[in-house]
Amino acid sequence: MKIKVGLVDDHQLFLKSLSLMLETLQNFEVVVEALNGQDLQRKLEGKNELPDLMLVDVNMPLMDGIETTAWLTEHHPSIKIIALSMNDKDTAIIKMFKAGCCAYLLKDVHPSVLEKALHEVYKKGYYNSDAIQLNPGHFLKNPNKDSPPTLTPKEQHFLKYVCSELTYKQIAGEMQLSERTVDGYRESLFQKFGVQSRVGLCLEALRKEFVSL
Amino acid sequence: MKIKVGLVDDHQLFLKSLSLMLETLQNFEVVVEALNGQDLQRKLEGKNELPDLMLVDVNMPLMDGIETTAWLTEHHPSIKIIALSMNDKDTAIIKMFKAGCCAYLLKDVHPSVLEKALHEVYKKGYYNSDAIQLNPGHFLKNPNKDSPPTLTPKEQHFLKYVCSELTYKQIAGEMQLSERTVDGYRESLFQKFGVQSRVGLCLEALRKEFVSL
DNA sequence: GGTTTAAAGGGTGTTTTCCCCATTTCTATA
DNA sequence: TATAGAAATGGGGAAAACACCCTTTAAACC
Repeated sequence: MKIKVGLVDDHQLFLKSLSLMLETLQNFEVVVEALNGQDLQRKLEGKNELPDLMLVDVNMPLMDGIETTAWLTEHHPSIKIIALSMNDKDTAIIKMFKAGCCAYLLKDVHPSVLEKALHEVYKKGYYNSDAIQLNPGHFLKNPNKDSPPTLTPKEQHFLKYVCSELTYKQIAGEMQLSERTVDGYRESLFQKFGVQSRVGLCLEALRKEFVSL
Repeated sequence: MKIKVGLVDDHQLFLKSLSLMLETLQNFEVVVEALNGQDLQRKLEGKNELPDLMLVDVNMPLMDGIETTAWLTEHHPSIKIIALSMNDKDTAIIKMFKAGCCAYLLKDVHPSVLEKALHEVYKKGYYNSDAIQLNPGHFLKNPNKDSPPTLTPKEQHFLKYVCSELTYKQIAGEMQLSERTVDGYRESLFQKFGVQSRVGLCLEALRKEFVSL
């Protein structure tokens, strides 16, 4: 029985070649490949064969490794997560462990180290690399601090229009609402995102992944 | 007769798995792998079988891709060099081309693109990726609508401010220019980016990576 | 039943953005 | 030298964005 592995990395070349490498190891089977967290969410949807292990990159567009790990921990707690990044900054590492990863590997390690880590995490649930030391279970809980605001469906809809070239008048037309109502959404979103301008709203919406480029 | 390829990348995991991928392509044969420029120099020494193509990462410790490319161009001019990086900043790209590379690929391309680029560079000596345009010998200013426009330093500076919560009046203050002047930049950037609002300008600047979130 | 909360609509005024117009200055090049 | 072309400057005005002030309606809660 092969160990089922999932990969998330925005660099397709790395993703595909790493996938190939894992397949050649005989003990592993790559069951899902994704370019970022959003992509992963789509691809896991309705999948009955979930991976045992996920290799997750930290820096990715749209939905990064930290968000992805947090999402996986919440929705698929059986999947053990190994962070795989060239980002060796403490903040990133700590955030990943807080989000729920079991190990943190740097991309400059030798493939044999990755293989060892995969086996260890699969068997014991954790792996301490030379560079990054972890106390299993030390970090945990402590949900997100600056959690994204909760938006009503219409606010989300409105937000998508805001992040485009439409004027509020045009948005009102599109949404079949009066200009005043739309202005109300604007004000409430300014409040929720803590911004003072449409540009600021757009940027925050992008940062908080309510919309994408 | 297989095409002989050399690889230089400090991320061992990427290096090894990419090497494996190239080997599986049948048309290619990896004859040298190195972790940085110095490593490459050592490994090429006294080698009678030189690679036809070199895939060189840009950001590496000890001796980076730019130095490596310059060294290769000088000492092994027969080797055609393809830059392979996640660094999409203009300065890095231009430096690599000046150092003598034939093509510049981002690591997030699909493997098929890499394969195509390898064949093209081997046959024709150059490859124009969608993102990075090159004319053998010198850059071409292509009229491609999707290609990033050329910005003056002040326009770039102005653009960074636009992608923030500052008003044009405040930007004028920051840049020590009159409001009318920055309005001129605004207009010229609207023209260059093909947009008609500040929000559109921000989004295009993000898409074309003149600024980041 | 009364109160609260939220969505939707409305009015008004200020500020900012956007788009014309035109002038000066400097530089590069025929 | 002349001229063409940018970069910088300015005025004025229409439209959009923003900030407050409100009322109505309807569901939700005590």
